[in-house]
Amino acid sequence: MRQRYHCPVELTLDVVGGRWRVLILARLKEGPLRYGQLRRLIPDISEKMLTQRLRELEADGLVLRDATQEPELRTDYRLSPEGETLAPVLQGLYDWGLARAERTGVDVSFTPPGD
Amino acid sequence: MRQRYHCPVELTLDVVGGRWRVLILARLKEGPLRYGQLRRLIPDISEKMLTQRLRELEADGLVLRDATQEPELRTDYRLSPEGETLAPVLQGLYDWGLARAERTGVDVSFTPPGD
DNA sequence: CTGTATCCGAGAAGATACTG
DNA sequence: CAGTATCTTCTCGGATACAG
Repeated sequence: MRQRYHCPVELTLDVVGGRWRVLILARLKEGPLRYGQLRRLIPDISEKMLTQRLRELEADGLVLRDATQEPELRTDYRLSPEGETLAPVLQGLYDWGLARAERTGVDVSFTPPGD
Repeated sequence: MRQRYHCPVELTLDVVGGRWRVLILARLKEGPLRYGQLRRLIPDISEKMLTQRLRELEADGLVLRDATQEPELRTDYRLSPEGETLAPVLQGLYDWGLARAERTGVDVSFTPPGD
C-alpha cells in the first residue's frame, strides 16, 4: 500500500482493485466458504490466483482464514470485521451489475454455494 | 463486453474495472471537466491512457464528450445519464477509501478542479 | 482437499515525440 | 489545448506440474 493518494477512490482500488479481489469478497459477503467452494463459484480463476488473492486479502485484514487438520484438511475463509465494512460497496457493485445486465440484455447468473 | 457472467459484480468490473476508469468517473461525478483538467486531477495518468479510457467510457455509454473549435479548441467530458447511475457506487468507493485512510493513518487528498 | 512452484504470454501501462 | 503514434517495459494472470 502506498502512503499517499490523490483521491480516496485510489486507495480503495489499491485494496480491492484487480480482476479477482472483489469477486472473492462478494462471495464471502454471503458467508464463510471453503477454498474448493470459492474455486467452483469463481470458475475462471486459477488456483494460483485464488491463493495469491486470498493471501493478500488476509494481509490487508479483510479476510480471516481458519484451517483444521482434523479429521481432515479443511480451510474456511470469511470476512473480518474490517472486511464487513465493505459490504455496502460490494452490494453497490452487485446491484449496478444486475441493473446494467437488464438494460443491456446480458446474461448474469449468481449460483449460490450449494456445497 | 462478454455475453455471460457468473456474477453481476463481474459485469460491473468489466465496465468500470482497471486502474483508471473509476478514477475518471469519480472526477466527472462532481461535474463536467476538460481534458486538461482531468489530466491535472489524475496526475499519474498518461495522455495515452486518459484518451484511451475516455474513448472506452464513451463507447460504453457512460461518458459524453462535446468539443468545440470556436473560439478555440475545447473539449468537455461529463457523465451520461447511464453514467449517473454509477453515482452511488462511486460514492461508496470514495467513502470507504476515506474511512480506511483514517483507520490506517494514510494520507489522502482530493483536490477540487480549481480551474 | 488445500495448496506451492515455475515458466510463459498477452495486454496494460509508461515514455517520448509529434500534430492540427 | 487536445489529442496521435510508436516503442518499450512490466505486471497480471494462465497453464501445468507437484506436494502435504
